[in-house]
Amino acid sequence: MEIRNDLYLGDCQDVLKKISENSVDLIFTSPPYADQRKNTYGGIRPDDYVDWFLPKTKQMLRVLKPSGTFVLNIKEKVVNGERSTYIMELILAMRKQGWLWTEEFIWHKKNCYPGKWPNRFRDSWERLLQFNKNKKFNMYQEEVMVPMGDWAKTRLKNLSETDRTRDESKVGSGFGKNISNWLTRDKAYPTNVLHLATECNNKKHSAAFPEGLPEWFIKLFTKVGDTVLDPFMGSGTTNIVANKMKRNSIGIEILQEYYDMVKSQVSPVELYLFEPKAEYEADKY
Amino acid sequence: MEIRNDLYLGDCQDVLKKISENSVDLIFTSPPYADQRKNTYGGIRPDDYVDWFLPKTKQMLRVLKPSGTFVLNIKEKVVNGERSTYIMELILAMRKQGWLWTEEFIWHKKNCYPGKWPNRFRDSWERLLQFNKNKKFNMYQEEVMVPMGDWAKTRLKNLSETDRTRDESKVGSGFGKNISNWLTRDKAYPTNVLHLATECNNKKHSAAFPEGLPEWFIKLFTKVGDTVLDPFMGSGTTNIVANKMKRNSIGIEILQEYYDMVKSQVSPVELYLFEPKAEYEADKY
DNA sequence: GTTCCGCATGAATCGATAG
DNA sequence: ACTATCGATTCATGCGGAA
Repeated sequence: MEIRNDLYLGDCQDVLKKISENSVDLIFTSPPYADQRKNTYGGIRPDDYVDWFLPKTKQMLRVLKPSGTFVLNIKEKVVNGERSTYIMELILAMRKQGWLWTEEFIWHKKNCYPGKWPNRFRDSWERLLQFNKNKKFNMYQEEVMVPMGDWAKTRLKNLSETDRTRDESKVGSGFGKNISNWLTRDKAYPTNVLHLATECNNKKHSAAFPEGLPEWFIKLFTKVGDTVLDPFMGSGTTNIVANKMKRNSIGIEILQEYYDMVKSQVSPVELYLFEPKAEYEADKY
Repeated sequence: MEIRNDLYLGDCQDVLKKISENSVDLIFTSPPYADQRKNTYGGIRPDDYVDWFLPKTKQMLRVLKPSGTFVLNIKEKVVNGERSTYIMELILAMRKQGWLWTEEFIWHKKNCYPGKWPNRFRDSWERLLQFNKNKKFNMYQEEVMVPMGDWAKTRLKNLSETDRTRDESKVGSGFGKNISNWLTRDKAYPTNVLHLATECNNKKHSAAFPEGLPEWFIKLFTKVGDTVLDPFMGSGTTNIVANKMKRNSIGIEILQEYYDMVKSQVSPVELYLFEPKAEYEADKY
């Protein structure tokens, strides 16, 4: 099996036009946030952000397969004591563009930036906005099942009685019956809250997000041999992880420095001898 | 000291007009979500939600003190495979109304029910939107400090055995003063992500949120003797908790059944003999 | 080879100071 | 008045060197 890593240097707004429509299974990216990364990316003003971003999402909509998913990692910062509203405006504008806003996952950053202010606590979460082209899309839920903790087992055992009566009295749907099914299982489906620490000790280069973040969504929304795109590649975390997981990857980066760095880490083409499914299941992903 | 619990039966849009302007320190509420609870509240359609809610927030803006805070617990539901956007539209509209959208806390519901859908995971978080009238508002951060992480534990290990026992016993005498530095260093300010389980131990009525939720925000944004308002009282969790914490409370409920139930649980006026500060510090809040 | 401890380092935010 | 820069504040994490 052949796995490709296509890296492009340039503005994704232009580069994306060269990519075939309906060819990408997952877009996972973390664009420069408004008023952030000024020294490297110039910093887009919150008021200008939607206009800056929409032409890019238009191209992403084009290259994404109908069964594909777009996951956008972003978080508004505080401006003048208030949270900016540009992300809400972006979601509303993207819906008009044709996107479906399917879900919002929460990335809970366990080790968020420290600090103390008189009117605010530390910001320890970011948004992971899920967009789709169609209501039907590929999702491989069983790939991201998590071991059911002991607390969950004991809780379900202890409270199944009260839960059952409460549920049936309240909703009357007989939902309590389903709880008994869970007692025998050792794995559970996850929720839409992800707990991951940021990786703050990268000596060479600091990534915007930990590898576990793209890994989780690549597992969930693609299978081996699919294609993953990151139009704001940065340090290439998404592409490197996709490559490790035997997905084709496309990366676009506007800064020469980042582009060169990722280029030196991934090969354009890699060959795998074994059957992808069997080999993949054997490793830790 | 006298603590009042004022309960009103009626639509908060009307009832709020009877309440003096700039008289409330904290509004904490969980309104009926769009298209939810059809059998009890009639169910507001997502498209109508903003228009339905705005006249009420206008009155809330009036009765809130300039130093006060409005915390809105809400979560958009899935309609036809998509997340509704009415909450984002509400935030944008409330800003035009004069509110500042100061912060968005995340309530992570640790024990949401198991369940499975083909294209969606369990929803285990809700929004806690913080609005204010002014950039300056009352916030008592030290009231909600939490135990520190691991590195603090290693520091505490360096203390002698006697120091540690004194530290843990928390008996405040002359000796405790030496340890007071360690006591404060033992705790950290929280973040904007709250981890609370949904309540299971309820009687006949299902509360919208666990007591810990209003408790946390009442601790954070009010002091003893202040006034807390819940314009969508429901089962009265906010009011009952506020009452336990020696805050005056105002509750408004449109349904007779809920109104009567809460009425039977709280007294209109309660007297406290001791100094509020001293007594409050002695208990667990 | 384990475990332990020191240390740098973050998509942060505010308020004051400077241009 | 309005924007840009800087110092102070603060804490979980993982690496590397030490015990």
